[in-house]
Amino acid sequence: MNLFADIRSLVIASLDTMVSEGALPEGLDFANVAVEPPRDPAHGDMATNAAMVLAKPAGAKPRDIADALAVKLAADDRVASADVAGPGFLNLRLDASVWSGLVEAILVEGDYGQSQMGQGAKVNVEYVSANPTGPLHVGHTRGAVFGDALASLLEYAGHDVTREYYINDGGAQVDVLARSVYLRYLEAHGQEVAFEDGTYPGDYLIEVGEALKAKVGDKFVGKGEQFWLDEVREFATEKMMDLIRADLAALGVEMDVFFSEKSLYGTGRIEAAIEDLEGKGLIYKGTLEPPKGKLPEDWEPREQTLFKSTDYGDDVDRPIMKSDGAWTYFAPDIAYHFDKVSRGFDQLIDVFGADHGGYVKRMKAAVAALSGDRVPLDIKLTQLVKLYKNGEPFKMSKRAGTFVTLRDVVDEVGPDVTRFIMLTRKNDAPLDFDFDKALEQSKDNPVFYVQYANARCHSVLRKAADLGARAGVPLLADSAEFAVAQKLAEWPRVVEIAARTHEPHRIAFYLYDLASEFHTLWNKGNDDASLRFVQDSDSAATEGKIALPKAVSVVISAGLGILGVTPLEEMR
RNA sequence: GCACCCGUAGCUCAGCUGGAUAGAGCGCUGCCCUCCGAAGGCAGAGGCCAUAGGUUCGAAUCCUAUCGGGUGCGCCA
Repeated sequence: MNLFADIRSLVIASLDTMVSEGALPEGLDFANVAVEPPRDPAHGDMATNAAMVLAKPAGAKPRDIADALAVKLAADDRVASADVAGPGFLNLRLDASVWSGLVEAILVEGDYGQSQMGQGAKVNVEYVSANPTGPLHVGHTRGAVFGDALASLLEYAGHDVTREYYINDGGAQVDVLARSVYLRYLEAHGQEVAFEDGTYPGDYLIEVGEALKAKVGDKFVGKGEQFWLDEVREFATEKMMDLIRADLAALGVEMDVFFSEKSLYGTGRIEAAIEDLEGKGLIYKGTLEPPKGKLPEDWEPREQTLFKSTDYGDDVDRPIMKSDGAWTYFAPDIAYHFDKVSRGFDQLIDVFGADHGGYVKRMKAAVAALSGDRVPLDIKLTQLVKLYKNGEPFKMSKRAGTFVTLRDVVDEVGPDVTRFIMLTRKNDAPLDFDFDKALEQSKDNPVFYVQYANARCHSVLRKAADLGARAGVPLLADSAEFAVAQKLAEWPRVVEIAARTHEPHRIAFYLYDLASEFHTLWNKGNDDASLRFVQDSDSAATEGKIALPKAVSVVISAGLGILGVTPLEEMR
């Protein structure tokens, strides 16, 4: 059931009738005809802009079209009234039976809000993709939550989604990791070591050094790098990925694919991707202009192998090979995306931190070139998270020393609260995360507010069950009850808009709005006992009234499920 | 210098493929409640949607320019 879609179909059918009767000319495009919730509830239940959109192409006045359309619509059983307003809006008020029918459908269908709009399209969502050099920090946490919620949202909207993590295990930073672990290894053998610049000093490597000692004994002690680098790097990278997997698990994130950058080297896969571009005439040798303004200190012009990304909207062409003949980081990135395209995805989504905003254009250019403009790539950037505790900025971590980790956050407030709060801002807006507020049991805390609404629904249902009452044919009478039903009607719309725009935060905001309408109704029950869901002396009335909270709970549970948050049935 | 993101109430932020009188929370003001259907309720004040142009029946939303904030800018991933 999708009430807005149903009424839109009714509007379109009525317009078709008007065309066949000669009231409107043939060949009109109805694509822009929308049926939406009105801004002001006093305007009715739904509004359509049909008359205004069609006035010009039909060569008629908006109000004339609206008047004629209103007559058609009013003839439908579901429409109680249709009034023309403003510049040509048509405000519809729906029959009470429509609303009880909606609530009933929510209870019967079981998958209310799920959409087929994706039509099974294969979508790859790549997120987190942190370097395997240490535990995940707060920034990764936001990316992880965002990417995971987006993936679930797209699934809910009918896409076939793959969740993927790109392991940057091919570059220089894993050598640094290996050297850092080696120092901890020496420490485990009782040596004094100094952590120079460019090594990772975090405590989390102590146990890795010890584990290395347990595995290889003292065979690397006192040996040169050439003896141990490869083995230590592989050992350390695996340990770090174990750590990261555990971090993700603590947050409830489960990837389908972990893709290793290293697997691209020495296997001809980078070369194959570059050859593909070369075949399209997009690879050449050339010298880039120095960037304007601040000149890098050691700038000197050099000839490099370049990808002609400017053909696809980038600002300058990008180097894929360093002057010493090694690939730049961009080359394996191209190969990785080539692989994704080759795996047959219809759509790619990358989730990056905002500090990687500079790579968006070149990555899009690469994917456009590699896929022959077939596969769209959307890149979502997540902004910074600022942590607060007791009103003070919160910066230091127990574990890592220099940065706050995902574990610090999850230990403090739990995975559910972490996930919800991370989605209370649009992805490209900075986020303030206050530990105290996140755990507060008050209206100021959106997580609590939504969970509390769900708990209240379940409380009512438990109470009714004790009295032997089960949800029956929905009984709606009060304006606050209709307001809740109207909000429920928006759910499939919200899902589709959020999925189309790749913006899961819309789900969180919607749930807050729905909870708000429900709390309003509940509070009204404090003053007016006839609005309470459980009517002690009247089980028939109870059965009619508890349908609404049950439906609310269905939608809140579905919404929280998309966000990866466990719905609570009671507050403790 | 260039590119990208952002600029909406005192503060933090929503705002649907362009729609009607621009919303929420906090804070502020006033009234009510102290009932476990508890972890407050109701109402009110507060906005030139950064600025200036443009597109059109209609712009916070699209385009251009300017101002302000953030991020990034060859041999680091």
